[in-house]
Amino acid sequence: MDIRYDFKAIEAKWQKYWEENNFYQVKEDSQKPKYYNLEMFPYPSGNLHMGHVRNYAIGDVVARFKTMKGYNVLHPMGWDAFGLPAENAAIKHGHHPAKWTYDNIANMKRQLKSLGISYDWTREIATCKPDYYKFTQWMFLKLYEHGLAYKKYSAVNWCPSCQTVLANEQVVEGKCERCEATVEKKQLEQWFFKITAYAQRLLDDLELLSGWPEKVKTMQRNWIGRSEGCQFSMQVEETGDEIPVFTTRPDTVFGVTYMVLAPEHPLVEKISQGKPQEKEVKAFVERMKYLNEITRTSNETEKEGVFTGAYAINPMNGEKVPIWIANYVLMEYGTGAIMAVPAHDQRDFEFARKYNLPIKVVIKGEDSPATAEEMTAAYTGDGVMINSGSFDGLTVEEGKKAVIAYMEEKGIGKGTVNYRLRDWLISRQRYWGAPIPIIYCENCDIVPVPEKDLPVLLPENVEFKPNGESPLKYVEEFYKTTCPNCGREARRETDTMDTFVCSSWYFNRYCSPHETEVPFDKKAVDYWMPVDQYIGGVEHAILHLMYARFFTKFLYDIGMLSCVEPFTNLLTQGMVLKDGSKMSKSKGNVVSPEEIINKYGADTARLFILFASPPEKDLEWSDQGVEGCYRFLNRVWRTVTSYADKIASVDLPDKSEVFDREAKKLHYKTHATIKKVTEDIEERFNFNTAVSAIMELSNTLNDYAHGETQNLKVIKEAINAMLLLLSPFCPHICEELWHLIGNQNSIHLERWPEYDPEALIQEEIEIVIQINGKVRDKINVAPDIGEEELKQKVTEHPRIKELTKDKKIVKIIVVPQKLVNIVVK
RNA sequence: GCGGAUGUGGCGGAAUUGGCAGACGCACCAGACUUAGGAUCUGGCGGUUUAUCCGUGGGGGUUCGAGUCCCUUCAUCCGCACCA
Repeated sequence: MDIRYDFKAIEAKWQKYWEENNFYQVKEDSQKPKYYNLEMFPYPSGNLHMGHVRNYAIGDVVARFKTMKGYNVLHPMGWDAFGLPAENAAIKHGHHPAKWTYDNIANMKRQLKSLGISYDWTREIATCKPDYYKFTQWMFLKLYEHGLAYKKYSAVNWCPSCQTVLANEQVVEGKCERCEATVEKKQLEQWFFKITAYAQRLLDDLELLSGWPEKVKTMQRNWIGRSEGCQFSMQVEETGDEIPVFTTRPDTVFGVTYMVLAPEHPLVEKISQGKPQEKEVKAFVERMKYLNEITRTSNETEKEGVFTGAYAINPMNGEKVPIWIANYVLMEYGTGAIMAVPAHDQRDFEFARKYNLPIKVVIKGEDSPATAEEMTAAYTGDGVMINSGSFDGLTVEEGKKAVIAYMEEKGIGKGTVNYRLRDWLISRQRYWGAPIPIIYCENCDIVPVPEKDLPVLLPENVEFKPNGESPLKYVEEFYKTTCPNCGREARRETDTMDTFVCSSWYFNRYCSPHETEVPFDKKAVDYWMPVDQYIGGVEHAILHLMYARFFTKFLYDIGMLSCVEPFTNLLTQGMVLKDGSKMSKSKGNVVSPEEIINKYGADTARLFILFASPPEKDLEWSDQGVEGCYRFLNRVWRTVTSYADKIASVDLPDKSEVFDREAKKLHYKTHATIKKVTEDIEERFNFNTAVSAIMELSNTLNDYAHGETQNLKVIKEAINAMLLLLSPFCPHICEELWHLIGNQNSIHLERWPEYDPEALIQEEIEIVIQINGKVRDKINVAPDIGEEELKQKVTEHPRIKELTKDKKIVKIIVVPQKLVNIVVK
């Protein structure tokens, strides 16, 4: 048989065949173990990029491998379809976001299909479709019902150039991600989800995630930012106002020499009123307002502040200390006010030195300075309490507990836990998102839309404002409604939800994507969830993965789910680089997947991406590397087609078969490769080494094919194994060749090959001989050779004898099956 | 500043439990076939003074033996960054 490797025809043929035969459609099946394999769904931006290809190629290998291993594999795909770019396209070019989005989905779906990924397309979802966002709104209502969705005034990011609010994640280093204008703060009324209510569980349950990268868990831990300490109040001397402060160092409370409020603190105006400093305080507060958060809170920014003119009383010792306001205290964290202990806090120390505030040492370490004069920096190490009344002599750890206990006993304060995690701001003044299902009634105030009225449909006929304002505010038939409570005229909420809300529960929807009454069927999620393997970029380490965990815990609490964590195993793939940096239009180093597929085929593109680097590491794109993979597939094609007719009716070797030396070599290699590839995929996800092992098998097979004898049974065995092992990586070419060598059924319905341990038993093994740890020679021996016999053989080996003749053998170390090391003097 | 990761040929990367450093691929070199080769096949390919010695960012250590373990140091990348 001599036909050329026509990848275009082959790939089109099998893609059509798989699609027409619903090849990858799955149903719940209690007879088989389930495996839910999921790749993060894409935003339909228009075209697939290499990062997508990498993500889905990795996922497809896992899905196809697990299927061949006998699992019932759920492998779905969908679209994270709401979002800003669609709306920007509408503003700029006049396309409706819906049309823009659906066109992009169609195009990207076509591209995905051309990659030959084994998705069950009957489960496809798009978050912008009413049948989906109906349930995103349902999620909102449930959270609201449980007191976990609420509204409050809050400062948000405002881009003066785009004339719009931005999500936190769209602010990069204080600047607008798109136009690079400096982002300002603006006060607006916003909807929040109370993720902070789950802070401790989100932190604790990271322990359950042994299948997650440490890096991601660490990032989440930092993001949650738990710290233990205590909260107590300092009383303002004149007005009697209580100002709560949070500290992790209650043991240093006797070292307080001043206190600091954030400039935005609500008591600032009151306590400075009528004071000589009033004007200065007001000017400082005004100035801080106009600084963006990054410059204000950067470590490089010098600490500055002003005295308010007021004093507060330290409840532990009755001492009177001045109240300052300063840039280094943030309203968002803790209580927005601190007790300042310059001797034992570096920030307070710098501030105190700058403004000549007193410094009082209350912790004495072994080599730490005992007086403020000697200090060049705050002392933050271990030690014992001094100058602290009856607490003197306690260690830092004992002191913390003792002071908290004392405060609790006297009713001064209490031990508390503080988190850096803040509630999740989910409202967006945007059109292209799921409308928040809330109605405002003058009579009944805030009224949730009744479940039976869902979905609150996004009106299609809207006009986009060039200034970026949400068009929903101007669509009367949308916002004008009646109150579900009292029936009077009322107004709908015109804000929509953050797209991260849509993606926080989508993995459940895939389990029963056509449900119309509930977001997902309980039986279906109980069968499929949790996701066994989740694969995506590390850029979602915190936001998406934290929100999804939060939603899962909430859905568990209300009895919708039986699992507390959504993703058992997480693989964060590396980026695809070109010339050492991320592919981007501005750098002009973008390689288009479509071009590569046209030039070399999907199998080559997939193979290269899996071969070039282990999945979690960054991958450097190389056109020549792609060529290499293309050549390899051509070699496979030539080898297999040249034997296709010859092996079609040949049997596989049976157990008792006796091979000659060369045939044995190939037989051994076949089984060693099955073992290696299986372990590489199953245990380590080392697809790069799995591919190189298959290449080695191909090389050995070619060597044998060029040799003198031809045992067709062994050749057939090798070809079968090679195609089966390669089929998750390169599904099209393997399918075609599988049929060409005489098989009637799809290779993708075959079971994963198993190696025969007997094939791995060798008559002779090579033993390395070292002298003083340096390799000097190698000998072949029987694998079951005894240690004494081996020692003898080695020492009698001519070359070794020669090299050791004038030396004294001190010791001989034998590593069974591997090496012998002769230690000489 | 804190936390994490990574440093191996000209390049991407192997070395899984402390046991042959450089698998596999790219690039390169030589040869074969050929009217031709950016096709294919064969061979070579860390350095070197080539039966030797050196070599996994640098320095030190443990060990019969270290890319792998320990100490120290440098570089690059990523995340967080006045978190009270």
